[in-house]
Amino acid sequence: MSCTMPSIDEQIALIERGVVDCISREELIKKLKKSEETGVPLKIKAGFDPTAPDLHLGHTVLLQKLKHFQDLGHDVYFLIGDFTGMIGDPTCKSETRKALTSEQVALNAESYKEQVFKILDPEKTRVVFNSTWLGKLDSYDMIRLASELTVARMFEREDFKTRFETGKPISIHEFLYPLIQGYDSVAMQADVELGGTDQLFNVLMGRDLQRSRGQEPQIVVTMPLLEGLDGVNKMSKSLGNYIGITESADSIYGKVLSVSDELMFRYYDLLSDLSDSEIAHLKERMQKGEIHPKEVKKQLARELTARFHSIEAARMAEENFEKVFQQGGLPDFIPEVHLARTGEIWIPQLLVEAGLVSSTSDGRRMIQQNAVTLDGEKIADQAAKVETQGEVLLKVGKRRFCKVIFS
RNA sequence: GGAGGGGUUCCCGAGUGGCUAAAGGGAACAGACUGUAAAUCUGUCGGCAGCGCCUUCGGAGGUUCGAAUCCUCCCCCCUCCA
Repeated sequence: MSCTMPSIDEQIALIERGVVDCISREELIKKLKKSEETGVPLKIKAGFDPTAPDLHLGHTVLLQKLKHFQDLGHDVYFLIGDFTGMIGDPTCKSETRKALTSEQVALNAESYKEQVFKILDPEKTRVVFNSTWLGKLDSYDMIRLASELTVARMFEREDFKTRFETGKPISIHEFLYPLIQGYDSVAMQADVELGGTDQLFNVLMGRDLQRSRGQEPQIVVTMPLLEGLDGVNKMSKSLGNYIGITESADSIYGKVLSVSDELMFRYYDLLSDLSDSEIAHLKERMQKGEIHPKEVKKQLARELTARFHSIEAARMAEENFEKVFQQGGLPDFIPEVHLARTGEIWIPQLLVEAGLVSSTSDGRRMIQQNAVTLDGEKIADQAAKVETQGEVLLKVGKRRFCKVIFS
């Protein structure tokens, strides 16, 4: 693309696709022009929490926007907030977080790279840690930073306000989070910062701090938050309504297929590589009854599964899905467990050892509920035992399988 | 510093001496149903070789035949006043 750089208008159009805010467009145009003239790429910043390196589809909305910038030749800085991680973004949780050790952070960072590079170009992505510069701030710097914002301003943030009003604790250090995140932009001299709409306050802070320190303020670009599988709350790890990009092909495929028909089009809009017109066409055909909603959803499930695995894996996942859920059959891959036992084993005990249930009590309940199958036979007696010879195929509910091999 | 309110099972939340493994809701899981792992309905939802026993109500002691409930000390959170 370097030889045929798109025009400023084309660049803007790509950048603005799907965004919620772009503050401000004029400044962005100026920066793009300058970059074109000088040949110096823009510094694009996006921050990520260092805790659980388990990216989900919600994060990929942002990553794909970063990819757009990358495709336009700019430098993407993937910022791992190892320092801010000690605070924990107040928007996410009402609990203070534990500090991570540097070993954990390093480990998490590696895992991040592995996941992020399924979308971003590793050659054009710089991974940075904010402890690099934040660790050097002394108490004077911190107090100076803290003096840049009033408590009233802080309470403009809905989350702080509600927590305060409903009597939930707020620690003083949580107030520092937006300031510190803003300081990152100063230290990095960021040109553009990307974030979810929930990050607007924090990201705008970067502009204020840059301005007060004589830097050209960064452009703020916010992306919509992707709804989770429930279709109501935002996709998040803590709510458990997410599709992780490291999940198995079967799992990604199945989860996509479980979303409501309405949510399916939201996912199409924010995640699919199809163009707007292709999506509109699908929707139209579905509404006219020319194509079954399930088929439309399957297509999405295939696309997303293939993105994080392969086309082949997506096809297999689809096959498995049909076998297991539509026909109540067995998947192609069943985990195996080896057990060294002699004599007979009580089935609830066997279920525990196979990792299918959490306790023998749970196992008994499953049997009570008609959920347990051994070699295709329903188990009805809670006291049932089985000979520990050869191998047995266990099934609990619709989608918990295990092959136990005795030795 | 003073006064008051509060910490209950994964989460929210009821429970002020035995009928309490602890209401109700959410989540989760199972069964039925379905194009679907959605929705809906029904059920389950501390542990244990199970109809009996063990562990749980911020922590440690104590009173009592018996404590989530009463007493003592401690830890933590919130509100108001200063």
